[in-house]
Amino acid sequence: MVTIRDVARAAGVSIATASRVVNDSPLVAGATRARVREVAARLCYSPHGAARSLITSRTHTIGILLPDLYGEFFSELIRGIDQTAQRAGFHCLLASARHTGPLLEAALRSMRGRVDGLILMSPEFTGELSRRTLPEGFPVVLVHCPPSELPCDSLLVANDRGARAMVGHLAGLGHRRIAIIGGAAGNYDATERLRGYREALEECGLRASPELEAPGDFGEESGARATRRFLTLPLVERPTAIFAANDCMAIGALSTLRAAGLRVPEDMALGGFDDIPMARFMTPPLTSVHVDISALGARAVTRLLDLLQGRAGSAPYRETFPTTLVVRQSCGANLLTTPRRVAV
Amino acid sequence: MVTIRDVARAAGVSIATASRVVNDSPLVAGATRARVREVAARLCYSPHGAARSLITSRTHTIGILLPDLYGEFFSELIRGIDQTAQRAGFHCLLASARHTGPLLEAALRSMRGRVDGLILMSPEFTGELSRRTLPEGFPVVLVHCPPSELPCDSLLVANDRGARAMVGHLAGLGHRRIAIIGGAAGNYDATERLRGYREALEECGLRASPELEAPGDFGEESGARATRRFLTLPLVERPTAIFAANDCMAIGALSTLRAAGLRVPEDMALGGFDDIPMARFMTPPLTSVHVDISALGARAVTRLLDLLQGRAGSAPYRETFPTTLVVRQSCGANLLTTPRRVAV
DNA sequence: TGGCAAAATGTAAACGTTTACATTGTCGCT
DNA sequence: AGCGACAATGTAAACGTTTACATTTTGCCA
Repeated sequence: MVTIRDVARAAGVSIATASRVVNDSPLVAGATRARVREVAARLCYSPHGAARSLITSRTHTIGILLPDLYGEFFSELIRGIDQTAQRAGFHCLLASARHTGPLLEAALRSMRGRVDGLILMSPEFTGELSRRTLPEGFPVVLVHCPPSELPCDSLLVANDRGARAMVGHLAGLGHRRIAIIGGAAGNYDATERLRGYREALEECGLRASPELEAPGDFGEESGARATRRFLTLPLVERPTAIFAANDCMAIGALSTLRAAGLRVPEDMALGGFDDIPMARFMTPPLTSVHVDISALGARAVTRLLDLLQGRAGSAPYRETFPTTLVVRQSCGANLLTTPRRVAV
Repeated sequence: MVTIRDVARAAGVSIATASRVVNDSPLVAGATRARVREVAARLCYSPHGAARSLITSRTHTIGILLPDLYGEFFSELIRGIDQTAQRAGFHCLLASARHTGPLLEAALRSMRGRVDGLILMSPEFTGELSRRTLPEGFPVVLVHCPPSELPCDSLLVANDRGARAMVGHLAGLGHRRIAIIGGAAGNYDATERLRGYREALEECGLRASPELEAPGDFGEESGARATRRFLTLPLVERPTAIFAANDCMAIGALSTLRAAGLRVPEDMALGGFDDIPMARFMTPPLTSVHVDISALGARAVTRLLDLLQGRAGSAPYRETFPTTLVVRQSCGANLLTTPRRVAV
């Protein structure tokens, strides 16, 4: 492998000068610069990243720690992150896997000396863990994590407001018995969406009731199961609208409804959450709550870069990403018009 | 930041011994080891990645260079790669962006000293470029790239066989006029699929004809456009089945057919390629050619690791990933039975 | 021409590790 | 007691850079 020393020797200059040329330092004469450039090109020299990082303590790399890589959410997030990082001349170091306990700790540790900052998505990340694994004041942006006592920047999604928008919309269409298929127990998004649902019911003067709240786990099958349960209710207690806490469960619900011979939206209105790309291709197209995930990722990066360049306020920055209700046809509104977007 | 020198001092041993403990070397006494371990834990020491890489010339990182990050294909690929890499104790360094010409060169260069090997997906990667940017014999696995003269390992997808399976299947259902909506001109997958289509026609004793081959660009709208064109043909020349070179265009085709009042599959059979998750939720569910992308990614990693550990044959390894025809309902087969998978 | 500032270049330390080699200590054997 | 073998530990060089500081060269002016 050709090093800067080889370049220097071949160009008849000192290593320092060669380094200066490579780094576009202004304190080198034009002729020298040209010569070194030419030699470097001829020898196909490229600087050694690790060596550089070691001395400058800069890696130009952002670490991404995710609980998983499966599904639309993560791919969009990564896309937003990578695109923005790339533009700023940064690389992305990926570390997924269901990081929990000691694994999470090891994963965080392994980032030492490899990244300049971290975009982190893990509900298990605590202040204590941070103290143990990361250098004091290491730049971290939390994404889509339950708010905590951590003095970190944190980006959230307006789960509750999104849920409220959906339920409010359904109520506005005249529905009085609106059911919810909840997400995984203990899951942060799930509880927030459930909270939004209950708040919205109250605001609309509707009463929450246990038989209208079915548990789910964000999987398709759980949506189907919950729906079958709703259908066992006597007709007068049966919901006229179902709000699934994510689109996947809405898909399960739709299959079940269709299998039961019910028409959507005429016999049962349906709403989802996440607005995955598939939503608009369903039959009928699914009304859902949209979140611009890649923008969320992009924002995480710009925020991290601010932190890195020291142009961030000292107070931890919190931002809640807005959701948008995308009205299509599964809710029964505007059956014949084009989808509308309603800011929340 | 706490270094190994701090640990050594606090434990009253030399740096060498501390290093040995950290690296689980057997040549250190039990008592010493315990003491150093304890100190390291107390001081929250973690080794500095760059420093390590510099001396060992091992980064335990795999570089991934992709043309884009948008869509199912890439997210699945990354998932397969990351999962397998993670298991082997490797990280993934991501670099996407439409890398072309000097940008591609810069991207490759920037990997120097940061990764142990590269998984590369870029049709522009030539032997000459490799020589200019990468150290001689640097481990590279090409994924989903046109086969080239490069002495690199290369993983391909059986585009042509997949296309042949689809066309053969449609012909087997009795269709005599089978149209194709092609992919982007110059795109490798596109030409391979088109080739497979033509071969299959010939094998089935059907004649190819220009008006049954519509150009597309892998986008939804282009699928719609091509379909409209087919519908302008006089009835006796009009195709009875359409094979879209990817699912996205099949979606566009489906919308157009529905808008024109044609039933799928009764009036027009439809097939896609890629089997994106959405395919099974379409109405009717789309018959498509499935590729296990994450397995492709996983294989790229295992192959790269073989290369890294020197247990790879010297001859460049080539593998073509099989495709699977997933028969659902849009093709008109087994309208009432469950989807079948047919190995190709 | 001599002197001085500024420009160009060079020297060497530093970054945090690993590891070949040298040194010391321990034990068992004759 | 003396010696050798082996286990445990230490010393120091090396990895490929950047950069503070020192030195040399150049250009300009009196």
